[in-house]
Amino acid sequence: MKNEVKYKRSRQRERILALLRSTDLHPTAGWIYDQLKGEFKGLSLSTVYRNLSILLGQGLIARLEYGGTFGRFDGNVSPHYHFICEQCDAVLDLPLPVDLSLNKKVDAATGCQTKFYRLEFYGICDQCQG
Amino acid sequence: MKNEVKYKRSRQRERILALLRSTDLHPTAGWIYDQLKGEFKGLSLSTVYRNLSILLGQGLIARLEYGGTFGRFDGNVSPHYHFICEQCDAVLDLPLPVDLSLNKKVDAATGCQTKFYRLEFYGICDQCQG
DNA sequence: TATAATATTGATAATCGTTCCGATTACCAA
DNA sequence: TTGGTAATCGGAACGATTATCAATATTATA
Repeated sequence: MKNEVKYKRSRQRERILALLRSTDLHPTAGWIYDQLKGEFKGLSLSTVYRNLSILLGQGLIARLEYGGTFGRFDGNVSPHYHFICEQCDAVLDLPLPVDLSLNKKVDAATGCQTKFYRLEFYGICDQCQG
Repeated sequence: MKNEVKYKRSRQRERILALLRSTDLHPTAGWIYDQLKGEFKGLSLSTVYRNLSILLGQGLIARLEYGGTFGRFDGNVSPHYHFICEQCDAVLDLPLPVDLSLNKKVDAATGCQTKFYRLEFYGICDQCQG
């Protein structure tokens, strides 16, 4: 079961991680590709997906799933909640404190062993009201 | 903006809804298709998807999205939380009381207008420990 | 520095869940 | 009945993602 993979440096992967850490847009793979294809002549979309996959496995980024047909990525892996605007599809980080006691409540009530939880709010964002 | 659609009865749609209400497995479209294709000779997978879509629009069922590549459906539309087992992929309903004050907290902190929220716990379920 | 070993790349094909389409059928009101 | 219009089936089409593979880039070692 030894599944050790030794990664070599990759300029593409380093830029993808830096880009994700520099924005709070929670972008899609396609957006990342569009941003970097000027910088890396001949960049392939599969390279973006491959490296997102590696970064996910390393726990350096997170993947969000919201109803839509595509995934979004987050360079902020510290626990926090999200708000999803149903009108403009923006994903916002919420400044709420994260309640860590919930895991224990679930475990006590069910016998399950909770590792983490996701909390997402849906509605209309600040910008879209008016 | 008048988008009134008059639906005719459909035995397939009625069975899909009844099936979803009779189980807490949170099944996929494929599972529903497998269950009903014996009952409806020549049932089409697209019929299952179309009717799931209509039922969603009517608010009679809910669609869940969890990391995987496919959606799951829930015949229980009253607010409740879910636990997702990372080992067996089961989705369990949680017997926790739903906190309705969270919406207001978010709205107060952000200026957003929250309609609802989703709370999902991830870990190892009762069955899979041992 | 030179070289061997191997991870990474870009291009493309393949996959998967889902939606769309056209021809036909079923339902319902008049 | 009959006309109007959803609903159906089956398959093609779709979009996001993953797999394949020869060429290239990176690293470890000599």
